[in-house]
Amino acid sequence: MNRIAVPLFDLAQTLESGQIFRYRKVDDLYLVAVRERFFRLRQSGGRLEFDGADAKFVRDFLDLDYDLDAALGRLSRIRQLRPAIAACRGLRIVRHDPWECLISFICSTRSNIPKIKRSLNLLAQCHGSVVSCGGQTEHAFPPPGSLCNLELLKTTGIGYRADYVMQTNRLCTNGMLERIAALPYPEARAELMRFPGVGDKVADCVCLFSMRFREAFPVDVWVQRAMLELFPGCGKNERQIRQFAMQTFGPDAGYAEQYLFHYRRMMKKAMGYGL
DNA sequence: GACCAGGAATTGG
DNA sequence: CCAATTCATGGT
Repeated sequence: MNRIAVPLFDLAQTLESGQIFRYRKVDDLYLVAVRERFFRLRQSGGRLEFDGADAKFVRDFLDLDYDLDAALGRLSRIRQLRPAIAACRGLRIVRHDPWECLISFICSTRSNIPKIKRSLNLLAQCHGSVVSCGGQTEHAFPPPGSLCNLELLKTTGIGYRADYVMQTNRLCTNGMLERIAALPYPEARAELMRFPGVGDKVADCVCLFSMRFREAFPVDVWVQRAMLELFPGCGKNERQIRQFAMQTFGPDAGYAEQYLFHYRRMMKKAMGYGL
């Protein structure tokens, strides 16, 4: 396995914070599928070991060259964020593949993480070619244009979202997402919302998790609850909360969102084990 | 702007 | 076992 030194990084929290869905943990190894790639990652302290992908890709995917320490320093000036920052320190925002990210979050609407993971794995098994790494096999994510069989899509359990996936598959021509990613954030967001099944929240997830728009602030039920609790007067609906967050957190809104989201979910899980 | 369909697995009681 | 919830969107 290759080795690199990593600064301020937490592999487990990065992968298990709902940014990507096609990964699995085998002992201390994480097996991760991103489009046609399938690679392995393991962290021990400040060292990251990996194979199945080159160092350039891994650094870019895990946002390792971003000055996270500086960003968390800026966000720490807002006292309401400090518990989340202390608990999730090292969590980074990935750069997923825009196509896989778009389809993944269209499938995520009004669903839950275990179900989304299962659906996306089934989707890859139905349509994707086999890829392998370290004796393990996985399926590549089906490329744009290949999600055109409604009956097959429905076998993955995505239900009514199959129509959105198929229409988005039809509308998304070659190079379109790359062109959208090159636009300024507000325009990229508006372009993404032209795809059926993509509203404010899904568009912001794609902007944040695959296009490096760190100013995006996706508002889901968990973040909404956290914001209402921490910032009384931030607004009463998702649109107002997003506006408030973008004004308050500025270019760090995306990291603020991801820390609030993951912290809230960690807390919930901890409660379940009697803490 | 508020409300509801559509949809199924997971979680909670 | 049954009820509530789930990283929302689109149409009315």
